Amino acid sequence: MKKKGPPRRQALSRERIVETALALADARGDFSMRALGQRLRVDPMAIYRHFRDKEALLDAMVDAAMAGLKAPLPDSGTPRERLHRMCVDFLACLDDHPGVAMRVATTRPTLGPHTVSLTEACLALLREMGLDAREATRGFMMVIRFITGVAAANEHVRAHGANEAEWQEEMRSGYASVSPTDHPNVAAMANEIASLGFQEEFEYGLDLLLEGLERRR
Amino acid sequence: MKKKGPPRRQALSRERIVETALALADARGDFSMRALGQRLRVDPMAIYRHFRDKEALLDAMVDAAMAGLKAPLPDSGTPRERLHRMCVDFLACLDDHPGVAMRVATTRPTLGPHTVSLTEACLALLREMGLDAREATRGFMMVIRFITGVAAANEHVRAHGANEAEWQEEMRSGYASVSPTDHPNVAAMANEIASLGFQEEFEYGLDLLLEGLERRR
DNA sequence: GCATTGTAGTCTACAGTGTAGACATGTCAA
DNA sequence: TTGACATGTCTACACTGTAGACTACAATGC
Repeated sequence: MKKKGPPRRQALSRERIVETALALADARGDFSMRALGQRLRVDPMAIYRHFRDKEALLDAMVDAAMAGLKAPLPDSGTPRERLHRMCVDFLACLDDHPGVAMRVATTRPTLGPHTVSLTEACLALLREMGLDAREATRGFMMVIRFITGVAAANEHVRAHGANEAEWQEEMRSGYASVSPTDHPNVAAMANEIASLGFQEEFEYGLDLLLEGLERRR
Repeated sequence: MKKKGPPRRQALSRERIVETALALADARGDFSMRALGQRLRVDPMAIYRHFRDKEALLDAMVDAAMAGLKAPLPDSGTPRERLHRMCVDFLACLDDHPGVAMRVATTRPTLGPHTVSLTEACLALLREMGLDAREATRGFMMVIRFITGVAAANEHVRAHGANEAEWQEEMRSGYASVSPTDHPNVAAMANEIASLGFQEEFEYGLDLLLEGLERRR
């Protein structure tokens, strides 16, 4: 391979690997080291010179995905409104990068600089809402868990190649098929579920959470 | 049917497969069709006579895992208290069966009879709390997302072979290592996080949710 | 200059995955 | 008895992550 005397083809680097891996994972919902190697025009094993294993690469991808997120400006509303917007952006970011959501679920602190910055911003807003350090910690965890749960569900829908409308219809018809005498409330849910948008549902829950946190301060 | 003694060893059946698969998945965090076949003393491919694919088997496992759960008795407290207890039991059940949590995340209606029964019970309690059909649907989804998020996090901890104390320490030291001037709130979180038990954290969030739902009725 | 050392990419190979498709065997209905 | 069907087996394929040995090249020490 690689015959030309002068330059090596574009050199590999952590950044280029992460960038390409993210693009690949975004295109398909999944990615393999082999597929990544192919895309990079490099032997898959070359990647292991830059990352201990796939896990380490995934961690780096998570942080890179977070790079696109910015904390909302201080002058753009009440703390709660800003936090709300930040959460919405965060979910959108997770939705944009399938496979990332599950990793964030762990909230483990070794994640990169972008993740830490966002954590700081989120905590700061909670403090601005009047919570003390302990309550803010709890609130942060709660919000993360909730958003992660929503993102995981969204991801699952996507992984099955369905869009929102198709999924809603599948759920509606599923719930509608149960016996209304045995399970009246499930049957009733069938009527509601089709008209509940994913985003609306999410923001409803988010508001409930933030409202509750604000009241407990 | 078959009744003869020796010639055939214990016959395969959906139930026996699911039961064994669940036991296997509980023991290790993961399981493969090959390992399952070995445990059943049967060629892995035999399983495919009873389940279309691994996905179908996993679905059946989820429902089987739910079989251990019962809706709380009507006379054991207020609707909210009963729902709270039910959610706690639900999480415990997910924690008992690693790998199951992610599947529940989808809340797709094709899941089995036990799942539908639990859904009905949960919705009924929400209605008893005074919510209408639409609010109950939203509330149900929210609670599922939240519990799923928590379960996913717990599962991740387990998958890394850590117990709660070890994980807390890892998080504490991680957050404690960030610059307190750049990220004061993250640094402050380090002090709090070690003393927040998983269960306490979960129930705190759950209460927040249920309280919010009750207030919106 | 030359030799040495380190580094980045390659190649091969291994142990594992889910599962399609052909085959064998044992049970039941006609 | 004969054919059909259900069930378990076997082989094989296309994947996966990655360990370990090998190779090409750049930088460094003498």
